[in-house]
Amino acid sequence: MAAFHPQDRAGDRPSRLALALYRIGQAVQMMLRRRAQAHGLSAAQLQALLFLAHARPGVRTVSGLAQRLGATMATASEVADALERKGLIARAPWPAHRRTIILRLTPQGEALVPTLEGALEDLEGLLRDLPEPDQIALERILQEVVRRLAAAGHVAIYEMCWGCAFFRPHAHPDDPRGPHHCAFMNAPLPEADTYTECPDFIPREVEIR
Amino acid sequence: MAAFHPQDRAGDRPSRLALALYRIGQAVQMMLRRRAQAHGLSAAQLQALLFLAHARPGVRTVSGLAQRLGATMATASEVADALERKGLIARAPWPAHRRTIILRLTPQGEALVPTLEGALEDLEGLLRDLPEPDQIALERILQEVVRRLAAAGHVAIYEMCWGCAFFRPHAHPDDPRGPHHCAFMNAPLPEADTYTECPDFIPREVEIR
DNA sequence: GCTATTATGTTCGTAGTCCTAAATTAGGAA
DNA sequence: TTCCTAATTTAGGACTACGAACATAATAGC
Repeated sequence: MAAFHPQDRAGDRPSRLALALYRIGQAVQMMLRRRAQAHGLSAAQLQALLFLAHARPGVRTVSGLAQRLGATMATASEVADALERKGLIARAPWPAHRRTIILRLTPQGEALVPTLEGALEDLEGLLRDLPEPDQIALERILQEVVRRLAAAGHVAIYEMCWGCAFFRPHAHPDDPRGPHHCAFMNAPLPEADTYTECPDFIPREVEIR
Repeated sequence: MAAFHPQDRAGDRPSRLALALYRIGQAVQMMLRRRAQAHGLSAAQLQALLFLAHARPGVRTVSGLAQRLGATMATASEVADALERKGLIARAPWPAHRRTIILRLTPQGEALVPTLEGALEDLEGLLRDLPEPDQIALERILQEVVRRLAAAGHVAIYEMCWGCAFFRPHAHPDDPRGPHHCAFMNAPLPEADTYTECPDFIPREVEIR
């Protein structure tokens, strides 16, 4: 029962599903590479820029990037080198934790983000053409797959606060540090930060079906 | 409406679907890389070996490999170099078309295939745990997505004859060249070849729903 | 306060990926 | 023959990716 063995998968649905996901993943890779190439970047660099554009401030570090890319810190550091050489990001030590390095986009890097975000627009368009009930079913099932992959450590999820189990909206309406609250970090949250992606995101329980 | 923009996708299902597929693709990449690494290979080399193990004989060439990897022939040639250095494949000119190079697995390469085929077994296992109705729905929808990606040229599908619109089983029961027939190549097919994967595969129409 | 350990990052060497462009070679057509 | 095309290889450049060695900064134990 192996996805890559044609006779195995002929009689085994999970194998066929795995192979379909493999193929889609390959298509996604190619879309990323093409879009990146159009701007003189590699796929890894594209993903790094998107990470820095949207991740919660506290994780915009070399190790945060490594985790997001699914690579070692050595690799992440080298990707940061390449982007720094191109003037798209800048390194700065974090005042509180001086061994930690903060990566931030330069204005030139910032300017690239909107086009890079559209790298998967062909795939989105194709999904948009599916019948709506299929889209709804697909979302439910794929989210479950992603959840299980994340639980097994195969992928890191980054999401916004809204929808996170740790998020307490409007917990401190008058706190100058921010009106919301994160129960994971146990700290107030400014409004702007709630629109960034966080690796500590845990989906809030949703009604079944 | 871009999958990588957190606020965009909050209100747009196709964006969320694209992001979920991106994440699963990333997990697949990591599984391939890990399995490859365990045998001293790269992910590209692993995919090349599986390609040579299962592709229809006529496409086991450098350009066939390039198409399957979604890369240029230059890259495919280099991947073949690496595998040849390791003694896992061998090059030979094709007698009929001597400018074409046939790639074949050596016994050492052959020996690796069974473990490499299991690279996605974690993903398969996780899919196997989904409720069966969800698996069925997922298969139907994902096959549609793959079909549309293939039509747009984003991915190449390789499948066995059985299930292919061009396949005529038992068309020549007594022909020594093979009992079956391929209407695409307009040629008889030996039984063994029908269990290999072919890039000219077109799915036979299936009953709707 | 001092030491051992752990966390964060960088650098280096090696192998491999990936591209473009140029060269090579075989097959076919004029 | 000569020209054209297809299949492949080679060369050069940028990048990815890893482990190992290294440097520091924080933390834990005493």
